[in-house]
Amino acid sequence: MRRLDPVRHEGKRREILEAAGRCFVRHGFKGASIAAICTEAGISPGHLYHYFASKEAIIGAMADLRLTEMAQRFHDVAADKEAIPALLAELRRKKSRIRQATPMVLELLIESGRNPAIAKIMRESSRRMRDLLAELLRKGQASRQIDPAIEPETAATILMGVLDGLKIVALREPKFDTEKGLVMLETMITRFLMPPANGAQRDPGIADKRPDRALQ
Amino acid sequence: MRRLDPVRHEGKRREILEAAGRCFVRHGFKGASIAAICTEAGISPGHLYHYFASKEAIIGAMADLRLTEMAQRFHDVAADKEAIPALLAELRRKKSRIRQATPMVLELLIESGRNPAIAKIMRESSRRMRDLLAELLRKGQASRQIDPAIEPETAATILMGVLDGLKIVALREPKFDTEKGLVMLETMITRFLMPPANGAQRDPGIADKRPDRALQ
Amino acid sequence: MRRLDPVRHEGKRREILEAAGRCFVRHGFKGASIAAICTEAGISPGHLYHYFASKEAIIGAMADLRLTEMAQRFHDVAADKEAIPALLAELRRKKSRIRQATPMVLELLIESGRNPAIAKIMRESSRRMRDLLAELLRKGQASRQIDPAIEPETAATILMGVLDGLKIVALREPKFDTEKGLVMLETMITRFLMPPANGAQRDPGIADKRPDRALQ
Amino acid sequence: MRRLDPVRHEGKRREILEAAGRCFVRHGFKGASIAAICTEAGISPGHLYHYFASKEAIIGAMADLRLTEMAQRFHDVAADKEAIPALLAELRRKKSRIRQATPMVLELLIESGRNPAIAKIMRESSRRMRDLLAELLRKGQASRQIDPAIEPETAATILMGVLDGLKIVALREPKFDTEKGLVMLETMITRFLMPPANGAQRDPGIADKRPDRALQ
DNA sequence: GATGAATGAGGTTTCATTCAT
DNA sequence: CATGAATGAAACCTCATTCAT
Repeated sequence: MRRLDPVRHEGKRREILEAAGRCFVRHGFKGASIAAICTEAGISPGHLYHYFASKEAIIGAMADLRLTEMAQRFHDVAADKEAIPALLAELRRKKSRIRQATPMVLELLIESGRNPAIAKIMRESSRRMRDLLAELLRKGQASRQIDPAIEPETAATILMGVLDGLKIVALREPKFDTEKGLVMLETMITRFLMPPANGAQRDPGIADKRPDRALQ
Repeated sequence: MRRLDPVRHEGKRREILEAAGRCFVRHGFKGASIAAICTEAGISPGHLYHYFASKEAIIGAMADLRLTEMAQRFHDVAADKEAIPALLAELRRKKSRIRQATPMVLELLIESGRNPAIAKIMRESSRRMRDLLAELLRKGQASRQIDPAIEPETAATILMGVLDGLKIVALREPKFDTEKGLVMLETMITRFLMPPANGAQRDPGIADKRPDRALQ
Repeated sequence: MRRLDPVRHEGKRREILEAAGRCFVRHGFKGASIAAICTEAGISPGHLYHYFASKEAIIGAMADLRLTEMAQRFHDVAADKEAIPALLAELRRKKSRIRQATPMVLELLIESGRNPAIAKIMRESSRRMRDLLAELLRKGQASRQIDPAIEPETAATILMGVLDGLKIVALREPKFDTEKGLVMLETMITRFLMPPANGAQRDPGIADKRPDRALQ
Repeated sequence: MRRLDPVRHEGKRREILEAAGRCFVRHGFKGASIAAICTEAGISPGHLYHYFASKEAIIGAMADLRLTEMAQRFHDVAADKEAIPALLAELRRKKSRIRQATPMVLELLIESGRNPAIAKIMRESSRRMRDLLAELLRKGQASRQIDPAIEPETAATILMGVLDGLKIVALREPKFDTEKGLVMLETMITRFLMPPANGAQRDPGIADKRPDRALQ
């Protein structure tokens, strides 16, 4: 005579997770108290433990949620676009959400240095995004829109770092004109990825003094 | 009956700050306890309050120290170099220190979103670095090593973001081949900053479909 | 529309009580949680309260069960035997069950010092055992197998204490050679109970310096 | 410039331990709350942790204290007496203290089934008492006051069990006439230990049907 | 009968901070 | 300067119990 309703259960779990998310953004992982999360979620302190075994578990579930949905959305964006436009689209999407979600992802990054469970989740998510991005770059190289000398895996990692850097800019300079910055970042990425001008010999610049290493 | 030897006092303060730094790296701001810091510094809990009024004050002093020394070192590096080489030198220096110092700077960034005192210190430090970098870019433009179409202030901010992004790469993928990544990052920056090839018409790429906006 | 099948009800009650027993042995009365008992019994927390009004009630029922069955089994053993053999038989039975049941009976003893309800149950059970044992001793005295100078009630109490002491030996020294100990205990009881050698004047020993008091 | 005063520290520790002891007797290990112990000791809840790392540690220290002082006192009693008188003296001493200390020792016994640290302490204490008692028995055998057929180690263990059994009697029957019981117990022990009557052939009783096993 | 969601008091422990010495 | 005893609020978590379904 079972009556556990998995849908309701999962729904409540999600609600609590979202409340916890708001608290984490406001106060950080350590700073957000169970009591505060429960108040935010509208439940009693004890009841939270029907859904999560510990605060750690909440943070873990949070990491899973945030990083998975980040990878998923990037996947969606990438699905129906060419390489460079897909990348720039992700950039624009990120900008619009940056104020709210950023601190938590950064905190997950820091936490992953101390919490192996989080580290595992994050490595997995990073790997998925990187593979997707590298695949995108390879497609671009096949269609000659991206410099074939660029090694896709490494470039994917670097580009992810650049996207992350954008988040930090937002923290460092809250009043920064993001639209302006975004356009310039697009330029940077485009110039980085596009193939050298047809036939012409591009000025190699400093890095190109060791072109085999640089682009391989 | 001397009251205080300011030099000794300042020295002890610094020692405590360094001990605190080690604790902060290990456990975060909230996670590092006064007791742990005192143990690490080899003093008693009560005595710590002769040097710092509160834990907040320690974090503040820490922000001051870390961000100031970061700006200062960048200043040193930039002093006697041309624009692009200076930037790349900073990049290389960062790489060597990245494993240890990064989490704390990230934590300061996050803390600054919650703690106005830290935010103030960080904005000041960011401003100094950005101005310096912009000045460098301007010098590069004057000597025709850097694309004159680039707006220095915005580019400086973006470049700082890229440097920060490198830190995150290190957290995301601890086993990442940093040397390879570094070389590729150098390529990216170089291609971004260098002026278009002389006389030749560079393929504008996607972003260049709106070149006036992109390069401001 | 039947309301209740008393047999089924009682059966389930017993099942729960046994599950609770296993938990009590593992974790003690305070340490065993209702949740753990329910898991062990395979029912839901709410449902347990159809059978028992409270945790206290479970402990009470447990005391009833354990102490009653202990008295009952002693009764069975004693039924068809002579005095001393019956006592020794009980001793042997106890030895075989001692590892598992002991801690809970001890815990009931302690609990009875704090919980009047338990104390009442235990006094009743003790009284039954003592009366039975005293009766046995009296029968032994009538058939001249037991020293007539021994006062049956007091001796019964002492003998019960000795049986209990055996439990503690098992706790104190888990590796104790119980067979050896048992044989020696049998010797002790036998020497205590048996009448002085016929006609011979037994060496009174130290205690016998006040024989009237010692043997009452 | 150290100023830690080990004497004061140890004194306070002892005070707390005694307060904890009173609480443990009243409510048991699990039932006695840290808050209650602190109130009883007249300190704040947090301060207790300057002296004990955890509640477990308190129980451990308690076990150490109680069992050590029990062994020590038995040692003192045994020092200047003959075998049987020493044993009976310990018995009398135990009786006078039995109402208060018993439940805690029993609780330590139970706890030792669940807590290896306590178990270790207790085994050590048991071993010391048993060795001392066995030594006493051996001396008694040498001076012909104790039956030489008795194996000292096993008998020592059994006798300790009997002493413990006395504690349980006190719990089982709070109104039991302990003086009467004590005298009878003395008789039992005396009859058990004393050598067979000189020259006379003692009625072997039931156990003596296998005398080689029983007394060896 | 049976479930599991829900409560809220109370458990142990941590911690920044103060203060007498 | 320096210590460590001392505080008390608040942290995380557990648990017996109730109740709608």
